[in-house]
Amino acid sequence: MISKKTKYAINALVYLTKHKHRAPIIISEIAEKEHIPQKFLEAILLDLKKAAILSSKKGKGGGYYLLKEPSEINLADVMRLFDGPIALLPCVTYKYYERCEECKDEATCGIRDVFYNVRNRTVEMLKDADLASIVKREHLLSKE
Amino acid sequence: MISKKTKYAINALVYLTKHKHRAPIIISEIAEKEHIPQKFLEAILLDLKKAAILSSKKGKGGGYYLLKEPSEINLADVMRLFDGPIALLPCVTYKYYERCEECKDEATCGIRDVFYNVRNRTVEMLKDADLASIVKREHLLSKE
DNA sequence: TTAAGGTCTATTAATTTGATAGACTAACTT
DNA sequence: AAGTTAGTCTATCAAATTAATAGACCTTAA
Repeated sequence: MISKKTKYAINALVYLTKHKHRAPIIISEIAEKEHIPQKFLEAILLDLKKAAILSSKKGKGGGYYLLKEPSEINLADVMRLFDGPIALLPCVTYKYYERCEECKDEATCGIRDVFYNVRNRTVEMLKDADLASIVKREHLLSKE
Repeated sequence: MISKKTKYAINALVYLTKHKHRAPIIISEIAEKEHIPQKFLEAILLDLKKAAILSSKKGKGGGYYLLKEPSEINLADVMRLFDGPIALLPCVTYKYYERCEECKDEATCGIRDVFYNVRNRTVEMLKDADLASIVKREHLLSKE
């Protein structure tokens, strides 16, 4: 399961995408509309800012806005930012690699092979899921 | 990431599969060979027994053995047993379903759509990964 | 210069994870 | 029947992680 932090981050980003034309948008609006504890959301948006996904303006008329294009922000990146690796085993991660102590030969480990394929397919799907495509899906789904 | 409990369970099951001809096998042997804390492993094997995946014999010459055929034990079932749902969001699980409070319409939620597809593909791959196929993969990989 | 709105630091409660200890029960062996 | 082997059950615990809250502080627009 992804953490609430990641879930909230995704919700906030989708909200910002849908209201891109009214940017910047203040934290309290996002918190209220998306049912996120405001203080918790502040920390999340700050992390997204540090990751150069969002930017902000202080003072009256300020708020948060997308720094990148919606099509350039995908769920794989967001999930990695808050929850770390997407892989289900440390030995099939890219950046957080850790060897299994009991593993005799990684290259021929059948378990690793399974989780390696799962990871690759999952990352593929999450990379495809950028903010623009998520909003687009909603339009498609509501027409069915 | 899967928990150590799940990882240990998988390792123990693969070990039992590879040494099926010598069944039953005592806990201490599995613990030692797979580098699992013995007491921890006892609880794990007990859970697998309750799930009717393993069975055991007490006393001298006793130990644990597979109750089902290796081809009938897959990683999806094992993971669900110890870590619960495989899905990354509560709203796309089968048995542990929970609605997102802020969600206006689940049927048209773009985020849900992504995670729904990820879940389905992941479960598919993990169901394919039964113990027999894992051991088979190892043989194939070592011949490359 | 004042109100709006983001930033930073600390703290905390709850939950989950990983692990350990010890008493107890069942079954095989002599 | 006694002794040994091996699984079972109950309780407990430390550490890590997650989710959330509080409050002081800094910036900027009007």
